[in-house]
Amino acid sequence: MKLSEGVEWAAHCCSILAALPDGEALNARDLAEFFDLPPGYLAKQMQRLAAANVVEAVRGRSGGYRLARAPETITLLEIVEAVEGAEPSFRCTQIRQRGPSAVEGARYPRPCGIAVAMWRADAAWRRELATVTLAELARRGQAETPDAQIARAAAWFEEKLK
Amino acid sequence: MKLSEGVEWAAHCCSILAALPDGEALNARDLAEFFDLPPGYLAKQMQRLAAANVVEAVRGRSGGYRLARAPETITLLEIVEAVEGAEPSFRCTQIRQRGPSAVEGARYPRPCGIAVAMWRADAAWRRELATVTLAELARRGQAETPDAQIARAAAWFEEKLK
DNA sequence: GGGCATTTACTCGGATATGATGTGTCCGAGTCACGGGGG
DNA sequence: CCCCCGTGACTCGGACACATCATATCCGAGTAAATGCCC
Repeated sequence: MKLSEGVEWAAHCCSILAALPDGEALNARDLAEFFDLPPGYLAKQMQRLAAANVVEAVRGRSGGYRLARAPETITLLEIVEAVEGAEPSFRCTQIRQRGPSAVEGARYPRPCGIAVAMWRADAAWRRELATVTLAELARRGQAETPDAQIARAAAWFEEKLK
Repeated sequence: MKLSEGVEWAAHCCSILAALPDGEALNARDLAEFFDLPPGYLAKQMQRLAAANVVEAVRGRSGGYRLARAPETITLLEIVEAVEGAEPSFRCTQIRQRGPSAVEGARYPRPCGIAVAMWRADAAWRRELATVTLAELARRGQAETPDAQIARAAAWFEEKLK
């Protein structure tokens, strides 16, 4: 079980977008440059975020991406599910109903106990992710970043948004 | 994020082994036949369970696999980690320290806030899995299975263990 | 008949192919800003 | 001077290659049982 690389990128990009002046948008190429990531592939992640209504795509000449909603209303779970998909991590293939001992057409409880346990753990994981809002992430992110980098980043944004 | 198919197989196989008479072992080929699974690949999962000290391999002529410990002391988490690996699902690549705004040699808190949140969720997932013992799974499994199948399975084991 | 060395058949374990999925790249459709011309 | 329209350049969006890991398979190393022989 391994999360896609894009999850980390998406979370950081959303964190950046949350720090942007209201209404301003940043395009995929600039975001990629900011984090030194492959531009095309990051664009794909941003598309997914847009499809999930986490960010909003502004098309046209000075377009880009901006948050679709207030950062207090966006959870980390939404970001993860946007990139990774919302399907549960465990898929029950009902192997207990196969093999030589299986009874054709017998009545089984829909989900087997193993699947139930796995899904319960999956729910706990999602519940935890849902408690974290993008606003908190952005705030913590700023607090954690050295002042020197904050200044350089601000100057960089100034340049790009001009 | 998707769990490997082998997790389901391993859990069901352990559940079967828990129902076996004390000391008896069942080999990979028979287990595969019981669930109608590819024998060679299931064998690999069993090897991992053996390496993680969940099951015990008995080599030689009438060998096979049996539980390494009492089913009450084996958790679903152990089974999952044996197959899937114990590495956390999220890997922080520190992308915030890259790109044009990065400050060489600056002091960063070891893990960024995003990684912390992801790891917290990961811990919740594992905590939930750790609350389920193999004994419970086996008990629920028997309760859920139609009587007719229990009988056929018992006869099948009788044949194989003979 | 009992004990022991040998054979034998059966087991696990790791090295080796194949396929699906994540990763990375590209080009086309769509849209807004800009600039020029007319009123 | 203001408004409108055509042009252009820039954006996102989805279609197209490549790499990596999960899936599936095979054969060799090792072990316990069975067998046959000797005492």
